[in-house]
Amino acid sequence: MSKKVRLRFAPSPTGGLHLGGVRTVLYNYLFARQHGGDFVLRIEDTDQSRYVAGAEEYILDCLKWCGLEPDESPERPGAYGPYRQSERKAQGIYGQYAAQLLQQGHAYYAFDTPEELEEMRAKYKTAENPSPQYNHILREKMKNSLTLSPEQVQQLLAAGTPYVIRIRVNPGEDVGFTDLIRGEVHFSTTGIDDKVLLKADGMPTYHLAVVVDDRLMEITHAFRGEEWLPSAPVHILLWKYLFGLEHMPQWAHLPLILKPDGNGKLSKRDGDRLGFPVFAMNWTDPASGETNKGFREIGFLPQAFLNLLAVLGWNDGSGQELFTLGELVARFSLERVHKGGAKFDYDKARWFNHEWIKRLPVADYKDQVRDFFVTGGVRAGGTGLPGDAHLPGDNDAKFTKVLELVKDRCHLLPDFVQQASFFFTAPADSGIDLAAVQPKWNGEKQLFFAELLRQFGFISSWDAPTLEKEFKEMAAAAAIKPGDLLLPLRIMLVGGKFGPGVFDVAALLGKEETLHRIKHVLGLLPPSP
RNA sequence: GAUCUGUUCUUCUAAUGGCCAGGAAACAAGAUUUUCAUUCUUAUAAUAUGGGUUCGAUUCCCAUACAGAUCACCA
Repeated sequence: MSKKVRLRFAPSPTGGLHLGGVRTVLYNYLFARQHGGDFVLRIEDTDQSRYVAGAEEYILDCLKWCGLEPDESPERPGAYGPYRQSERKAQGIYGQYAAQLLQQGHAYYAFDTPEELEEMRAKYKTAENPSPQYNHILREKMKNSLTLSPEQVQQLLAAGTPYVIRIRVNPGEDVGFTDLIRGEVHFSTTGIDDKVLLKADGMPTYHLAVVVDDRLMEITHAFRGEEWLPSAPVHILLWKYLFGLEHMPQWAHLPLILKPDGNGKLSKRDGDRLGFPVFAMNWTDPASGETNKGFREIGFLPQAFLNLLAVLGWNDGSGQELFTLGELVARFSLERVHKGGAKFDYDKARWFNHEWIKRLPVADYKDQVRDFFVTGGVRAGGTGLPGDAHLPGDNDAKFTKVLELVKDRCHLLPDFVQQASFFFTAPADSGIDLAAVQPKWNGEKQLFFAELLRQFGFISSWDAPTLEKEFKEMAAAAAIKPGDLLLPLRIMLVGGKFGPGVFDVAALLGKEETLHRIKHVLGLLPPSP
């Protein structure tokens, strides 16, 4: 019988959820879904000094936006609760395991104060060893239950002296495990220090908590970032002492997402510096008030966001780059996840979004686009008449048609505002590129447009082909090349040298508005001599 | 400094011993669009270095170089 596959994402609620975090969630989610398993969210809030209000809700919202909702979470408890480590601690879950370790001799009390620890590090710091560890050698010189007599220890304990519990690592042993991505990885215990397991406030550190909770929650596979690889041996040791290696989840250490320029891990600072988001959604630090932009707010589609993250360090070998979540669930495999880190490429990220804007029906994202119109200050909608105060989305059919017409030219959602706002509000006089027509403007053209106004007034079936046909016939009659007239017409209707075909624009604008705009710009152009 | 992990075009990557090392992004050129964007076509561009093993190495082994992660009572 094989155990049910269970994976967890275990963030600490200390700030925004960045790219690497979302990718870790994604891979967890994909693997869980692929194997018909469970995906659980566990909040690792054991450090009360770093607790940030709102961070947990934020993480939940991010997962919701991405469509990666957990089967079990603090909000949706399953059979393995509670799902916040602070609450688990309150239930006394971790203390008993620390006690077990103590009893087995795999852990000990340490009474050193933070000052004493600092002193020790300063004292033993050398050029070859810039960060001395509390290990099998140095612990002999410290104040702990290994160096103190049992009576002294009892006395300190009885006196309520603050203490931590440290793991006792014996040197000279080999600790190894099979990483699902990297294969066999080995460490010598000689290089491992006596990590703190239980802090002075009674809270477990990550090392103890992750092992205990993965066991209690029956986690079968644990994926996390590569930065955790160096602490893996401590976790292996804990598994061995506490529960037995045969119950340990299978580990996979995911490659890092690197900054595009230079080297190193991508950080939120890089986003500010290089002008792209690193968080899934806007994150405002409650303490500093500082806001970091999110992919959602900058106009990414969740489908594109997930897609680009999925292929940052993984591919299915077929050359396919565009994947739906469903396809990812079907095709994902850890064997094809890279070992090396990948530099984040924002241009490519934008390309992914462009592809998704094109391939998805407008109905899937028009509400989000509508929000960008509102924040962009484009409020006239409905009929497209100036002064009409409806929001763009109020006339749904027209709005959808407009978006359909311009979606190929949009990389980010706000591009729609730039590309299509003239459909809903006439360009301001200052926004009309008269300079583009003035040099070649003359009396002939003036007359042509005056006539156009008259003729167009008679058209009963106001659609693009009819308008184009009529326009060309008139141009021929006036003996002017259509090309010389198209640009002025575009400027009159659009305001600038951009946008879809002019007749499509005119058709969507409607007769009244089209004629109104032509008349208006005609009045701005210098009268013919 | 120590321990661990990596290294194919500028970037993301394919090819695990055998065709001119393929694709995508970016960039450039051309075509299309009587606008802009899109789209299409074309071009440029890589196996870190040195040794092995082999008939043959991007691929396997060793060394070197370079890069990254970690070294808290943070996760």
